[in-house]
Amino acid sequence: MEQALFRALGDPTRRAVYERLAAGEMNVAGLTALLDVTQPAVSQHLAALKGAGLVSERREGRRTYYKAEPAGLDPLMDWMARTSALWPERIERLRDLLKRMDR
Amino acid sequence: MEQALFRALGDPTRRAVYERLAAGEMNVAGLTALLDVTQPAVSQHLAALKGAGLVSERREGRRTYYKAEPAGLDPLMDWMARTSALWPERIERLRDLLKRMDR
DNA sequence: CAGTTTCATAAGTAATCGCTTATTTATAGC
DNA sequence: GCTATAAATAAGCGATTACTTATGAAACTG
Repeated sequence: MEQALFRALGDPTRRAVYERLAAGEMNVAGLTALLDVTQPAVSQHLAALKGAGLVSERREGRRTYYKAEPAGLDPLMDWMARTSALWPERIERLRDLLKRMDR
Repeated sequence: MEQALFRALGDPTRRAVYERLAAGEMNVAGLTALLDVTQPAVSQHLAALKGAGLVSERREGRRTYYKAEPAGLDPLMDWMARTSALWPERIERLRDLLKRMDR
């Protein structure tokens, strides 16, 4: 649930992986090249992100391409909306968020 | 920074504390009463939440009342806006959420 | 085929985490 | 003053975490 989500994004290296994948598909070697950790570490982070529903994979020959799964953030959006719904003044901020995304 | 934020919300007990405080101010004894952990544990969680900018405290005699700090979620909103702005279809989802909150 | 590349998995390890009990600090009431 | 209460801090402990090296399993390449 949102449990795994927060956990997955709590690690800086893992969040870096996710943010990179949000910009576009990439294989494990590519990610490893720009991340200052070993390949197994990257694979482990990818497994965690996948477990949280944040990424999906696509095999192509011996490479595995990963990409961010947009819907994976929905539980986080829901949680934020539910939580900040308790503060009327925060809703305006949510509206801001929408405006900023909308272009 | 958003690092501490994700970390703080990654623990279920700590998120429970925050969600409870989002509903209204409460002192440490009150939180301890409904949380199935000891008072020091609660104090430690509160310290972490405070470090993440999610809660603030108010001393009153020998009690300390904590409350959720709505603006503490702003970095999370910003991060979401930055990240999911890459996917147009996510915007519609947020629009829906707002509409449902709007009553 | 043997050799290489790509990735996942296994095993081990140091550091961190969330919790506990024990203690300390501060305030209140007698 | 003495005792009780509220909360923070200290110290210690088992579990988890993020990493490493080593190995395994597939898929391409000559």
